[in-house]
Amino acid sequence: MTTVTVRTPAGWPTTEDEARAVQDELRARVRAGASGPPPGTGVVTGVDVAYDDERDLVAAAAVVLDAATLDVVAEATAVGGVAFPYVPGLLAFREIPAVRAALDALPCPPGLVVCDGYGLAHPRRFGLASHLGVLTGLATIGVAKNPFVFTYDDPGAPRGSASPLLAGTEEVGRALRTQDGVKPVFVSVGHRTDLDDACAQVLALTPRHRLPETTRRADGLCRRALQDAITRH
DNA sequence: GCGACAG
DNA sequence: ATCTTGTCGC
Repeated sequence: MTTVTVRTPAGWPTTEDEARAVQDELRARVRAGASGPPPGTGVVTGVDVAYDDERDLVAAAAVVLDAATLDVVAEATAVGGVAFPYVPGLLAFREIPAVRAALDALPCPPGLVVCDGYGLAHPRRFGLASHLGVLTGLATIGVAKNPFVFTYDDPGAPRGSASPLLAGTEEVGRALRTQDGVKPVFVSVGHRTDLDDACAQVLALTPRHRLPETTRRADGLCRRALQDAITRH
């Protein structure tokens, strides 16, 4: 498994105003429409990030799974300094440098990338998943554990039930029940996909847990990478 | 003006 | 995200 060091890109935004301006400019580059292989086909990659703000440390992981078997095909991690503080609506500026480094360190193409957080379901319609997709050209979707600033009606109890995630009357994503009677996850389009495909992909990744197997694997790996980095120093 | 707010 | 023990259940 490969581990690399994260470098914050030159020109990376420093202020909130600057970051919002970047979102407003890049937003137009999002491409809609399903583009990749059908759910359960090819490979799918989970990415996640863990932090130790006290030590100014960030660790990201990218885990590639066989979409049919959900077996791990490849993994990579990246460790470095924190690029941006957490500000609701600006999560991408905190997570993307580390996530990109981990993706770049993979020995194979990632296929569809599943992000922790939102894509088009965002105050300016340009969340983490969309931002990562535009910068890399990869197909991405966002899967969040909380509804953020949006509203929704509770979906039916059976796994597979869904209801619109709403910004006023606009459907920006979907509340999707991935396990019978368990709190839904919140799915939105990132880049080069559509909402129906994104939800179908998520259901294929959740045969037995609320969260996609991709995010579960990536979460575990980035936490281990962070602990390793702390222990080594 | 005040609070809420992905991770 | 992170701080944090045990506990109930498949």
